[in-house]
Amino acid sequence: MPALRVTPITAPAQSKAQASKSKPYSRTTTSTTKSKSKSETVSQPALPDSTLTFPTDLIARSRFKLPNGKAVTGHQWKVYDYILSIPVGKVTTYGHISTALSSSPRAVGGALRDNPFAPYIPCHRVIASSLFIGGFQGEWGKEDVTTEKGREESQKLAKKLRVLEEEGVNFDSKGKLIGGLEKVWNGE
DNA sequence: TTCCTGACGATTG
DNA sequence: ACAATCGCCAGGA
Repeated sequence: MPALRVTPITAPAQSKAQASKSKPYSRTTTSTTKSKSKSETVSQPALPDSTLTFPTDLIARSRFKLPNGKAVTGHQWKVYDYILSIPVGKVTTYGHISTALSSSPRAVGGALRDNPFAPYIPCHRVIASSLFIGGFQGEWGKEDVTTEKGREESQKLAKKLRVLEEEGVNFDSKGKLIGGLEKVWNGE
């Protein structure tokens, strides 16, 4: 089965300085058309994860079924593949992704909302084009997530903020990205 | 197939 | 700065 086993790894607390050189994450890909099966290394942060596998080739993907029995759509695979290349320590926006994939921001949001491979597929690195924190795990963050009360109401968003903080990406008291475009990855 | 709903974004008043 | 509106398009019922 040419798929990646996403093994649970304890997340090491990363500092801003370390963020850019996180431990390489290895995955193996098997080419069915060519007998050239080889493994490639992808730079990904070590994060705890579900035990779901992330298939990388068409055959495995066509066979893939979620625990609930449903399949992952072509559009979803495209979105997941794309955000997999967002560097640690950076974020990008729904708008950018939709432009890159000739989709729409709302469709991208939908794919991320249903992301079964989180956090291996780093949907937490996607924020709103206004540079506000955006959504996570099905909830849309109010742009005021940092008041004591706001945090309690949005545990999920707080988690997204925490994960990004570990990767060296911070937000101000109103939930807006600190550092502006310096922190935004645009496909290059 | 048609209709409706969204982790969005850009425009407008 | 903010809220209302509309365009977007992928999925699901």
